[in-house]
This record gives sequence, C-alpha cells and structure tokens, in this order.
Amino acid sequence: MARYAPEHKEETRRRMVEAAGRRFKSDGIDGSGIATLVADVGLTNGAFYGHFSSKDDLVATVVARQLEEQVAVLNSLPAGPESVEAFLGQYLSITHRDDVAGGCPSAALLDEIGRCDASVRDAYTEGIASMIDAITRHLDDGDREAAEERAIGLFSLLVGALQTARAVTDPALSERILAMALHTARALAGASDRTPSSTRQEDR
Amino acid sequence: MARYAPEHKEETRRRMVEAAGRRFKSDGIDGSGIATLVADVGLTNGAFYGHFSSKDDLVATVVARQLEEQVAVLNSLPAGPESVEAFLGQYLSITHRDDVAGGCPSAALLDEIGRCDASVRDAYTEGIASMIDAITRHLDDGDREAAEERAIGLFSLLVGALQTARAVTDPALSERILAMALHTARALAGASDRTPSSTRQEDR
DNA sequence: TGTACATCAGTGAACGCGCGTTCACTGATGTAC
DNA sequence: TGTACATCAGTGAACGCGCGTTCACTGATGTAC
Repeated sequence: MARYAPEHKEETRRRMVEAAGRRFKSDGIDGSGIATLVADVGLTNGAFYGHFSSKDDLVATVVARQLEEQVAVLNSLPAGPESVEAFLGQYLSITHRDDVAGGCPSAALLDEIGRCDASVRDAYTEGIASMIDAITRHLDDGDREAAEERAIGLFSLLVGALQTARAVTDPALSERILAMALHTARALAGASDRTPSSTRQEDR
Repeated sequence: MARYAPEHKEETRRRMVEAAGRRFKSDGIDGSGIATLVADVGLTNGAFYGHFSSKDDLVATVVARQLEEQVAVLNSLPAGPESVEAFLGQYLSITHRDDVAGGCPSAALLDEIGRCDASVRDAYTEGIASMIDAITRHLDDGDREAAEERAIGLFSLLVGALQTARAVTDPALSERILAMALHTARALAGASDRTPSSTRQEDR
C-alpha cells in the first residue's frame, strides 16, 4: 500500500460515513453489513476497524452527520414564506419519495433509530433539537412558542407522510398522500400569517 | 404429541400472528428471528413452516392483522369530536410511547415496511386505505375531500410525532414533542368545526 | 375387544450463508545513519 | 548514495454465532376390520 497524504485517512472516513448514510437509508441499518459498507468505498472488511470502533460507532456518526447536513440546508434557506413553501414542495415530491438513499434520514430510519443503542439515539436527539430550532426560526413571527409547536407538527407531518407514501404500493394512493400532506403542511407552515399577501388562499 | 381439537392449529396460528406482532414492533422485523417467534408461543423452530410458507408470508399476515385491529378500534369509536379528542390524547400519550409492543404498527414499523417485499407492502396498502377511510368518516362534516385531507395529515402527524418521541433520549424533549403534536393534532382534527361549542379555544 | 394402520402438529438436528469482529500480515513510503 | 528500520492504511482469512429453511422423525390419537 502506498504511503498516503496526511488527509488521506480522514478523507476515507468521510467517504465511508457518506456512503454508509446512503446504504443505511436504502437498505436499513440492520440490513447493511460491514462488508458491503466498506466495499462501497472500495475497501475490504478488515479496514473498517481502523476507522470505527464498532458498527454502532459508525451508525452514531452517520446519524449525526446526516442531521447536520439537513440542518445546514435549512439554515441556508433564505427567510420568508416562499422558501419554506419551496422546501415543503420538494420534501413531499415524488422525486424525494423515490430517492430514499439521498433523502431525509428521519423518513428513512426513524423507527429503526428508536430501536438503536443510546449512543445512536443521543446523536439523533442532538440533531433533531438543532433541526427543530432551525425550522422554528423559519416559522417564527414573534411568538416563539407557537412557532416551535408548528415546527414540531410540521416535521412530524412531513416524516410520517413521506414514510407512508413510500410504504404504499398503489401509485395513485401514494401521490394522493403526498399531495394532501403538502396542502396540510402549507396550511400549518403559514398558520400564523395574518398578512393578506399570503401565498395560500384555499385554506380558509 | 396429542391429537388436537379441530380448531387447535388455527388457534396456534392466531397466537403466532399476535405474538409476532408484538415482537416485530419491539425488535423490528429484521431483528426478530423465526426461532424467537415460535419460542414466544412455546414451540420449536421446525413448527413454523406448518403454519406459514416463509417469513415474508408471516410478515404480510401480521401487517394485515395489525392494521385490521387498529381499524376495528377506530370503527368502534363513538361519533363526535369528544371521542376523536380522547383517541388523539391516548395516541400521543407517554403510555403509548412506552408501549411499543402493544402500540401502533405504523409508528413502530413504517420505514421498515417500506423496505419489505411487495406482498408485505400490498398488505399495508390495503390496511392503510381502510384506516384513512375510518379516520375520514370521523372527521367528515359534509366535505368528504377536505375530511380525507385532514385524515391523511392527522395520521402522518401522529405517526411521525410518536416515532420522534420514541427515538429521542431526552425525556423533556420527548414529552414536549408529544404535547405540542397533540395540540396541533387537535387543531387539525377540529379545523372544520364552525360551531362555537368546540372543545378547542386556544387555536384561533 | 384387540391389532394394524393413517393422521398430523410438533420436534430438533442439520444445511449454507452472512453477520460483526479479530488479527497476523503486506507493502509502499519516510527516516536514520 | 545505500542499507536498515519504523510507519501505517489496508488485506483477507478466520472466529463463533444466529439467520431462514429443510426434513426425517415422534407419538398421541382416531379409524378399519
């Protein structure tokens, strides 16, 4: 093996965390074996323990990273109802439904995370707290408490609807779930808009 | 082995489906082995294939049965906003959060079902269609389309919130999620109430 | 009434396989002298 | 300039284990004659 640049190992680890994120989301945590995970980045199974102390260590790292990325996206969103609308439309789109590997980690893994060790659930807890904060900031119109409530409701609605749309085999029902959840999500996101310039009309 | 009453085998199968429902929900589908599942009803692993043709056959049967039971509960609920309120309060309670094995199958298994074979997802599709119908009937105030939309939103919200409350390790955050989701759920369930006799006041 | 046989729910050992994890080893590079 | 050694990311075989599934067998009962 070649002697590597100082950043090489760090870079390999980073690629593993990213590839494992996609694997976990598409095949499940339990459904993804170490051999497959390392093969995804072109290594053999023994190399794994040079980077992580155990599978759980990787899982916790991946969960933390996935949520960080999502929070970063939310934070980079411009303020204002239009960008929230756009985000909702993209979240509840057919494209997102069909891109499990590249999509929302909560929609793909939430109930499995609930069955994981405390280390993984701790990582999720920290991530989700930041996420609720980020959503709350986008919805805040002065009443922070009410905005946080809507943030939690919105997050739960999005995750539950996307999971359901993915589980169902009937394409018409699946699209109906996405469309109706999107309508409800818009109403929920804009529930405090008292300005008549609001994008929504059909909700009242 | 004793010669059994004619209903004996059927009864064993029924017990297996019920026990497997609890197992799947608490340990995951992938996390529950055949040996454990049959041991739960006091049998040894070879007995399994006298009742089911494969694990997937059992999973599909369990998923169908779990949803049937839930729909039966919904259908037995008296009409009127009070019983919907009571149902929401129970669904988003700490008791339900802590009773994964005896609780809602969608909250425990939805993303794992999304990764299952078509037979399992077909069973889920049929069950969820009945469930949406049942919820819609409870919310219907004349506008069926709007009621179905609120039914889908409500279902997604409940499932997403319960999963999140379960995944999180911080008890305060977990309870906060349940409480805030309950508040949003009540507003959503009663969104069409134009009667001032409504139970909710704080939402408008 | 007594013997021979059919029924059938359940037993338990065995199958090949993939799991998470360990570990002695490889081999290309950098450093010491 | 040339040799000896340290470094270290990655290799790949092996470990014990549990998985889903198969199958020859058990043994208590009912039926036939």
